[in-house]
Amino acid sequence: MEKIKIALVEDSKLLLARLAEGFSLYDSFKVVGKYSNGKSIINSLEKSNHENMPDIILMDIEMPKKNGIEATLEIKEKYPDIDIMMLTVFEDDVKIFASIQAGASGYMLKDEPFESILNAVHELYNGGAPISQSIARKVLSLIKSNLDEDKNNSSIHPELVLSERELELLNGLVNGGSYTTIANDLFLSPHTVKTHIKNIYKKLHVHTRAAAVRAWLGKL
Amino acid sequence: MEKIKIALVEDSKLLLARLAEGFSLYDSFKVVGKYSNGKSIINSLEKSNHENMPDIILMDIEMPKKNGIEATLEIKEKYPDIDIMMLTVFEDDVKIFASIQAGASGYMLKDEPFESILNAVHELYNGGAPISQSIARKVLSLIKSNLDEDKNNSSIHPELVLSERELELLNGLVNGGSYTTIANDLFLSPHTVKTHIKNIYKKLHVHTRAAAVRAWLGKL
DNA sequence: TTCAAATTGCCCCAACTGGGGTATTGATAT
DNA sequence: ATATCAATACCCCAGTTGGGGCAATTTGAA
Repeated sequence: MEKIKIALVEDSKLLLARLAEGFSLYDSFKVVGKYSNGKSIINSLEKSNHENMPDIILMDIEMPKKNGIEATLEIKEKYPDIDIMMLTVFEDDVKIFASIQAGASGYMLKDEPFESILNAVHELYNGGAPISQSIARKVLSLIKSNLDEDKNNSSIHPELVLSERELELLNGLVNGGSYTTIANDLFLSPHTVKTHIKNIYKKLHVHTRAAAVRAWLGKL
Repeated sequence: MEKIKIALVEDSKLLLARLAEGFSLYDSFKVVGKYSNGKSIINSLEKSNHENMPDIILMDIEMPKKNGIEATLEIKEKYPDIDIMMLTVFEDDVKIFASIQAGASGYMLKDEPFESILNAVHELYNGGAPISQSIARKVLSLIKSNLDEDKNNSSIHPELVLSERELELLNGLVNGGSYTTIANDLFLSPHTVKTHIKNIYKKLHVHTRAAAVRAWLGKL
């Protein structure tokens, strides 16, 4: 029986090594490529022959050079037969939805046990669309609400849109400001700043400043 | 007497508006352009005639699309007569130095009073190289140490280079992890994680996770 | 005009963070 | 051999952050 050929795209060397190690323990898989960003796998695919062309790509969403969503878009356009499963640490509505639109077939959280990822890859290879249990509900409701109201413009769920004011606050966060400094910049009470930031966190589905900055700077 | 023509490049709408307003109060200045990222001013310059070609550009370092350092590099290559003054919230050695290398003539912190910025622009117009008082020392020592030891490779001060391990830790920060979660990921004690993060902060000259993420994701 | 959303502001409190130390180990270079 | 440095780990403590509420006011849309 043919081995399932896997390519890994993941900027964390640690996780990349762990995944490669994990798959190497199973006879049914063969890791045909390891990459740390979207650019490098795209370059590599262009030089690949049938022998080392992956069946399935495990793709990190957040990466330098070219992020997972951009890479997925490009790869699915040129190699529609490759199935792509996104790996992420975030349960970010926008990214989940963008990944699906970009052509990803699966969506797993990085902190799932390796066995779950393994199962997901099998499922994917057999035509399934594996999704981490914890985000399945979210995706369903996203798709549903997106079908329901096609009258809106941006294909992004309205609840996720940050208001103008919130963007200004977020900018303050990105600039590394504290409640107090942001408050001074915007002529607001620190309490207000805090309220806005709490709301931003809810919309971006993060719980810390660092994650908010990351979510924002790494956005589409 | 000819007015000094200013272009502003700044992604914060608030600050952009404030700067424009500030300069409009003075007869000796004329704001000939306002932009929110490096890409847009470069596009605009290509379409500019002598009339609306700026003498001086105030350029934010950290911006979407094309950051201030990249933009400065491009602009100085095509329009060497335009003087560029960087605006930033960070006293970041690497960026200060990169800005100078890219061709910036001045380097001011955003939280300087507007009068200081005004004076700096005048000074720049008269051939000076204005630098915020608070970072002057830093720049001097940087240039000095860089002239002293030209034997090193990267044109970046060695003290600023993060070790491999520190990069892994930084990755944890960028992923929004806490001391504990990063510690679990890397099989370390939370104490160790903290020590590493303290060292990273020193090297990057930041004091918070958000600023570290920003400094890293927004790096050259 | 009337209702919903956005913006502003405040309280409490547990938890986490950042800065200051110090110390041990192993590797590398002199 | 030995000095230096990276990596590991711990202590203390002030200050900040994040999450849970609640409520007044302004704005915009129906």
